[in-house]
Amino acid sequence: MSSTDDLQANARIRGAAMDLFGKQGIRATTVRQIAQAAGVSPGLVIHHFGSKDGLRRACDEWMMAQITATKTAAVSGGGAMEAVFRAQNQFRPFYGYIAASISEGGEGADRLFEAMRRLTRDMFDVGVPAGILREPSDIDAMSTVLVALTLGATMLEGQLARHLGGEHLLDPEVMPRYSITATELFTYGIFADDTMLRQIQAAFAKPPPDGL
Amino acid sequence: MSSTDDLQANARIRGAAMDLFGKQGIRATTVRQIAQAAGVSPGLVIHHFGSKDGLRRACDEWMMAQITATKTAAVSGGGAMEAVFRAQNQFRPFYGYIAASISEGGEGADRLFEAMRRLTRDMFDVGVPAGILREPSDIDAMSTVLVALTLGATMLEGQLARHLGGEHLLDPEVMPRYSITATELFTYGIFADDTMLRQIQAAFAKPPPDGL
DNA sequence: CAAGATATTGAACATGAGTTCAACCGATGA
DNA sequence: TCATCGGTTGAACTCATGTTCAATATCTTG
Repeated sequence: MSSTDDLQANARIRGAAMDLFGKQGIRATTVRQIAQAAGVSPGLVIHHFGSKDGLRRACDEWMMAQITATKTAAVSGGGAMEAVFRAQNQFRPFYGYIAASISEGGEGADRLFEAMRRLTRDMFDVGVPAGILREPSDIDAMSTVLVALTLGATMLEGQLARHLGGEHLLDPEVMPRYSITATELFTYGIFADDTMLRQIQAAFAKPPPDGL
Repeated sequence: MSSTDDLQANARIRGAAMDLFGKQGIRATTVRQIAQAAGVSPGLVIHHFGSKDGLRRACDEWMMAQITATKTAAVSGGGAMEAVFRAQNQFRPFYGYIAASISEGGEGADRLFEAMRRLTRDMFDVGVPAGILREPSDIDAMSTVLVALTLGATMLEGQLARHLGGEHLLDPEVMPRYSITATELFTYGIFADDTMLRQIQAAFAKPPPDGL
């Protein structure tokens, strides 16, 4: 790294890669597309990152650095309610890339999912004593399921937004409807009582049939 | 189509395609892999379906036919609780393919998502009067969100299973933990009370900040 | 200023994947 | 029996993509 331009080229390439990876998927994004978006030649992309996979790894590492950098600030921040909010917003700027990275597998995917799972678990550790969150019977499983559900919904952002009357989740018409509905789901559930839950618990207690 | 062998070749190719598409993703699956799995030559795949995309369309249509064929039976079946169960199980055999198809976009993805959303909505129409399901304040949004969450979790089957102590969702160690946790989530939610919900509703009622 | 290193390019290469095509069965029917 | 037609093959073609490489520009440094 000699002057500022070098970093800018690196950063432009990485930024273009994260953007396109997130929007189109990693496999569907070509080195030439990234190069064009960054305003450089395809050869330079390889020169700086070794390979397309190296570029992907660089994206993973850069994002993790960004996240862990803001993580400490989030945990040390204000009240527990804010902590819950921040835990969700922590990854939001990277949701597109995370979804693509995880859905296409690979090494980085595991680390990413694990990081999100741990942060969600932290959310319970803070939110339950504060009286904001119910205590799940299996907190590890609940953290995992929550991350999978949230991430999965992000992968289906387009479908979600289309059915909620917009183009993207962040559209002012879509976001309120999604937020309120998701929060309602996470507040009251969908079942009228615990009949189904007891039924499933009983079903798995003895024989192994099929469940939700 | 002259004898039964012709149909068998067609069906073998389609079956191999649905299997591989679901396991590896559509783009990641090659015509040669499908041909080998079906025990035929790559040329025959194109001969029968015109192109790889034609094969994908054929998979979509065949699956939709299968689903709509069993749909009537499910709706007309026994009690409301069973109806809820069947609504979930309806698509289960095709979850892998559906997840791949939707996550990689395309025409069929929209139809698929819409079909699942409608079936989920039907589930509410049956389950709410029967006293099994809570009535959501926005039933269309809730149906959409539920489909997105469920489908998304399926896309992340590998990650889910790994964190729950197995390889696949259907593993006898994984399935109970996932089912019980998901049902617990859908029964009690995760919030201790409706503070968060009221807060979000209020936040979106007047100014447009940022939410869940 | 000189020299070496680094950034950058653009063309070329190798590989893999979708597709085409001419030839080869194998059954069906006159 | 023989001709015809659809199923089937496997090799070849085309194209996109990741990657390499020699050449050039730009910058740092002694």
